[in-house]
Amino acid sequence: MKKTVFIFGALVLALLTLFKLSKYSFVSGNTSIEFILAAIAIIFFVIGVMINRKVLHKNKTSGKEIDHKKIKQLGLSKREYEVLCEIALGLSNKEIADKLFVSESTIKTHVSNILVKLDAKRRTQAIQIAKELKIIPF
Amino acid sequence: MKKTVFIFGALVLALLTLFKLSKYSFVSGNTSIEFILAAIAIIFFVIGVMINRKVLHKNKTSGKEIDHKKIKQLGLSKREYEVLCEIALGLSNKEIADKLFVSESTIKTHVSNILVKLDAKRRTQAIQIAKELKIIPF
DNA sequence: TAAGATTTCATACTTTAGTATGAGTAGTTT
DNA sequence: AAACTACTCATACTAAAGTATGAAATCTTA
Repeated sequence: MKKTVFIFGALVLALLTLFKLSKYSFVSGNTSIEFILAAIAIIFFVIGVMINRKVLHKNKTSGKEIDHKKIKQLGLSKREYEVLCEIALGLSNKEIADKLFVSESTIKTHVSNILVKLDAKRRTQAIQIAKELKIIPF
Repeated sequence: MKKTVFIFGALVLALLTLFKLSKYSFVSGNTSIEFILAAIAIIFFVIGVMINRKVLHKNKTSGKEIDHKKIKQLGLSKREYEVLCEIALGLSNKEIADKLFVSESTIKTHVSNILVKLDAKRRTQAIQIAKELKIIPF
């Protein structure tokens, strides 16, 4: 955000300078008017691109950001959320167990708790619900 | 695409007109130079916004549109693709069978074929792979 | 410190998922 | 017509997923 302020500030300054330059050149007649016009055109073109990127970037990230509040509301613990993410990656209970260095029965316990908290009957349904609730990155 | 051509064409024409106007006003001294500068600034600002929107719009839609070619490349049949979508919705084999008015064993056959064609070990992995291949809407 | 939550694990069980095999039907293409 | 593909179904089996219960260790919080 600080970067944005600096960049836009610099652009505004450059603009004002160009406006003053245009008047001086209008009086002196040295600098060509086309150069001033081109410079202003380029600067505002860049500003347009940047503003648009900022706006669309927010829409993009907001659609992908994780709703951490909802995770707590559901009562999902750290470990359970970890397991949920691995499920969404398509791993089996055994694979998750190996990845997190615990036994398969531990994962089964976590999965059962996850299904209850997400009100899902299967792990595939849990994935779908988690996506709708925006608590997993997809 | 046609709209884009028309809009950009109109913008270019407006620009050229402004450039000529700037020269006339330069001679006659009637129109203020600030007006010309402001007009060019606005026009290029709009152009910048529009171009950026076009570019980002392509990235956005391409990230959501289904790659029908890849479905054929994988050899997935109509029915298999239907089943794949239902799997992604979190339905069980029995639920899919009831929804499509066929027996559960039929669904099992389809699922097995899907897993082979997607090179997946489980249905959850099939969902993940299908998402990466952009053949299911998510 | 006591209460509560989290994480871990096991055992036994039921259910669902997935594989392998074979086979019948319908539609399409050669 | 014969070959091919897609869709259907069944049976029998193995593997994975999920449930229920109990229990122990750790960690946090009142």
